[in-house]
Amino acid sequence: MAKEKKVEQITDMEVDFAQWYTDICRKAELVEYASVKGFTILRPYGYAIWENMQQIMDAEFKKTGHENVAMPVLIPESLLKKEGELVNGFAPEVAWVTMGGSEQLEERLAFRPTSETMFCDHWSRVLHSYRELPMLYNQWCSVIRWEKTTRPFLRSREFWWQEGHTIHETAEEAQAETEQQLNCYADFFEKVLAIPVVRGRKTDKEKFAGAEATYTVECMMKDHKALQGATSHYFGDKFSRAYDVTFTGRDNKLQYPFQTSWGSTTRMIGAVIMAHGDNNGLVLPPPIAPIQVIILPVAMHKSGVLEAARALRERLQNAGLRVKVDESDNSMGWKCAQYEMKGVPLRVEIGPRDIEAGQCVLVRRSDGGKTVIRLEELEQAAKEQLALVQQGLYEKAKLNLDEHCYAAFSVEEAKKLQEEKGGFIKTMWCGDVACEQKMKEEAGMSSRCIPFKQEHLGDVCACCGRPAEKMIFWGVAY
RNA sequence: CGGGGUGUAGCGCAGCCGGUAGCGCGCUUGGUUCGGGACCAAGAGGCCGGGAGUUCAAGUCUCCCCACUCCGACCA
Repeated sequence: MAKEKKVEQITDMEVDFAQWYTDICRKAELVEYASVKGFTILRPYGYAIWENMQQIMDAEFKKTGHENVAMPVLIPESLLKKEGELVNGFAPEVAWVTMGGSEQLEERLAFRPTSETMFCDHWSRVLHSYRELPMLYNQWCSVIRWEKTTRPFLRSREFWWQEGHTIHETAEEAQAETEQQLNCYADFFEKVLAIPVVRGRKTDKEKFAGAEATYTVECMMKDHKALQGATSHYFGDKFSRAYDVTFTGRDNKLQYPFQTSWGSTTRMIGAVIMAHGDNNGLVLPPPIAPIQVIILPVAMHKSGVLEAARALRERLQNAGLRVKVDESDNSMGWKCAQYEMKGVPLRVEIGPRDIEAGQCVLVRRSDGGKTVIRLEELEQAAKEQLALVQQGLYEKAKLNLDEHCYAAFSVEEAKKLQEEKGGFIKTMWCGDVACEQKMKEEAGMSSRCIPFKQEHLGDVCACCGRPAEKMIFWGVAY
């Protein structure tokens, strides 16, 4: 296009998807790079999205009895090392503190990569009786993992998240908790972020280090790559035993509680960008949009226009929406492009002609759909349009997911499908890690999950030809 | 950690065979505009990613770092 873009230019996604993604992160003012490699600054607009996500999720967690806590950021090495599998899993990416002031520490301290160990240590001291169970904790914090390659939101050395940690009297209760929280995530993705997910179980190769079982919600991006949305883990009593967390049971015997953890991160912002964004920029689902409605006064120097715009703002704010009027003297076109870049779901235009006619114009970000409405019906119409945006985003994302799931019956076929079409490749799988390895080496795909919703595609493993009972999803993942 | 690319004003870039830094946009001020990326005028803004070296002289040449970025490997 010869049209010169005066708002920050972004690369078209068809030209270079990765560059398009990075452009949006920077130019929609979500993040900025910090001075240490792999660390990012969440700027006000990006942080506001995270705050909205937090508020919604936090309320859901509390509905099911979870309480927020704050754990220390540093973990003594000896404590971290008590559970072997977890240590081995995280060892390559732990950052350490070795000095306190000018003194060498007697024991080095790990920046938390995750807090299972801290929670267990704490519980080992405060838990006494079955009457105190379950303990349903959650914390909002950042963690540090020394990743080698980093990308905003998708993989950074520090990221913000919530980590839920719970202990229960019985294995059944803990398993139910794991499932409940996975469903909580799935609902959040589908109903709030408008991103359809595939729920399933991770293979042993892909599960959380130290977990007995890891469950996941997997989503698909516009480039047909997979993104792990959030995970929920069941630990059995493995950590309890490692950290000597005990309680006196109903039978007056000392017992180990059963544990879960579940987490979701600022990576979800990356998911939103790549699930809904387009060549004009970010597209935000209304529930998490910092600005849900942008009001643009047209010809605002003319008498009455600015007042009319402000009146609309007041009415929409009173109706519970997050609204802004752009009173800057940038041109109409500039403002339109600017708020499209920032993904504001709904635009309201009001000018002299509208005022005269007692109307205003509503424009959806998701599909550009314009509606002229009577001023009297503003609140209701705005909410309807926002609902249409939400619905439209979900439907488009669902179509993207549904149209990019392919069945394959051999590694070669899987590879070809991935190369030509991308997306989730589903096959039967025998359960052997060697077959996962083979798929990785030959087709470049990792297992995403064993979906709960199973299909019977055949009787033999696509990788080795041996009998197989499970269907598994493969994909190229972020 | 391997391979490629890029680092010059906030952003995008130019700067040839070495001679001491420029353009567009943005920003500031004033004015005119205003229904899809306006215009005029006057300004501000640079240790040319960092460090060594070669040279009378280094964005420019050499070496070493660093950062960003892409592709792998790795990564709950």
